[in-house]
Amino acid sequence: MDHINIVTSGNSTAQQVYDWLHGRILRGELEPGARLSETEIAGQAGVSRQPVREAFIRLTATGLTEVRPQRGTFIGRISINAVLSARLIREAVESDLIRMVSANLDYELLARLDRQLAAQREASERQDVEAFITLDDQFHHSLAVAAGHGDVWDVLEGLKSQMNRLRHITARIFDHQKLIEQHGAIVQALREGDADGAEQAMRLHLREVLNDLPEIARSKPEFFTK
Amino acid sequence: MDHINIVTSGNSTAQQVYDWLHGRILRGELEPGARLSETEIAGQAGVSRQPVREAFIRLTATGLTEVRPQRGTFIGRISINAVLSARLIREAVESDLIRMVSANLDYELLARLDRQLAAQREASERQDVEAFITLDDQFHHSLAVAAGHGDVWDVLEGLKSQMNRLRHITARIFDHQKLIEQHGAIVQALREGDADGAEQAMRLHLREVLNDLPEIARSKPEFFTK
DNA sequence: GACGATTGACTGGTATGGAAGTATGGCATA
DNA sequence: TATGCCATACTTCCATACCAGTCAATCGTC
Repeated sequence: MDHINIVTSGNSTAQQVYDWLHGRILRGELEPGARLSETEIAGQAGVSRQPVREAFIRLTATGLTEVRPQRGTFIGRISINAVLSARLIREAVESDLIRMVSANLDYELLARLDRQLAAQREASERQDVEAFITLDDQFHHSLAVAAGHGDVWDVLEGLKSQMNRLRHITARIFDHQKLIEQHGAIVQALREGDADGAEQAMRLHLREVLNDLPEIARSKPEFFTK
Repeated sequence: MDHINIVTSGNSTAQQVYDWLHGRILRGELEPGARLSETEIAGQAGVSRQPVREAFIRLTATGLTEVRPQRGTFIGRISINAVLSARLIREAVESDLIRMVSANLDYELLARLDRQLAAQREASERQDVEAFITLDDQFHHSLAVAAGHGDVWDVLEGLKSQMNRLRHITARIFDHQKLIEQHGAIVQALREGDADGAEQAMRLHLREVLNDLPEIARSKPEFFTK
């Protein structure tokens, strides 16, 4: 969606502008380094500069934009360090969570995970990147909930935002087939009651997820910052 | 510091107001549930509502305040779930980090950690809560840096903000002696090259750090939210 | 005295204007 | 032709005014 339609009931104007810009940034429609201005966005949205300014302040607070006085507001470049830190944190946390899942295995969960894997395969076959990203997140969320720590997923999801931008910007590079196989290996280890195996499969999965990062950074250096 | 002095050079007015309010919230001077208004803070700071509004938007983006239209801006209650999630994430991540430290032990680090422990004892003896919190954070930061992942500490520090509010609000309850002993056990396991022991000591430390949370929540229920 | 309606004060949200700083283009001069 | 200066347009930041909604106090009626 590259246009915005402001409605005067429900969410505030500033919230609507934030949601619009936030979605466009995460989907890679507003590329890292691109320049916006309050006046320009206000014109597009048919509102005053004020709520646009407020949306910018919020986006800046989450690291997605950078305001340079007198110059403009720039879409934040993807921080390689932030992506790497998020990966390391996810590996540590999700390997603890998978051990908790294994210790209290619910067979209905296995059936649900199998259904999710099937949906992932289908999304991959029709090359629906958006759906695949959503299903991937859903898989990990299900595991966090099964571990009794659904709230932790909210935190991890926040950390993933730069990673999700990366995936949208470079949609073709990620090997969805391999990700699905790795998800499958995690589920299989759970099925066999192999807690160590499940942890190792999760660690492998989250370690490999960034194998292509150096290549990506080389192909689009202007999108990245340390 | 309960007053603010706005200077017209250097940081923007909105930034100064944000820093002032942010510090007061973290130190517990503005208690959870307390009500502020743009008009009131603008009056105190001698500026228009506009930069105050901007500071509120930023504070709200970080979860420290909540804006209720027509009603006021309220200092956020401490989310028990957020504190618990942060603890779980810290345990997972810092146990991975301590294994990395142990695998590449630098003896100069041990000397530095010993010095930090001595400083913690001293701060505890003179009951300097502020200094103790700073030194506690420094200890953990040193370990993250030693593991080669100083950036990860920045993320963990962000997660700790609710925990740090808790510590300021309930300064007397945390047993600093026990925390220092636990830090000491971590350093000793490192000295002995015992990676498993270091991980277990770190897990125990980060697991016990919230033992008093139920009691605290009972004694001041109005400060907390789920 | 109790209840409901009205009024005024207060709140956040938005629009508009002015100030200060930055960047670019045009014109004059060497 | 190249360089420097000036004017203009653009930017964000802050101040002020207006609007709609909320709440508490007061007044009128039963």
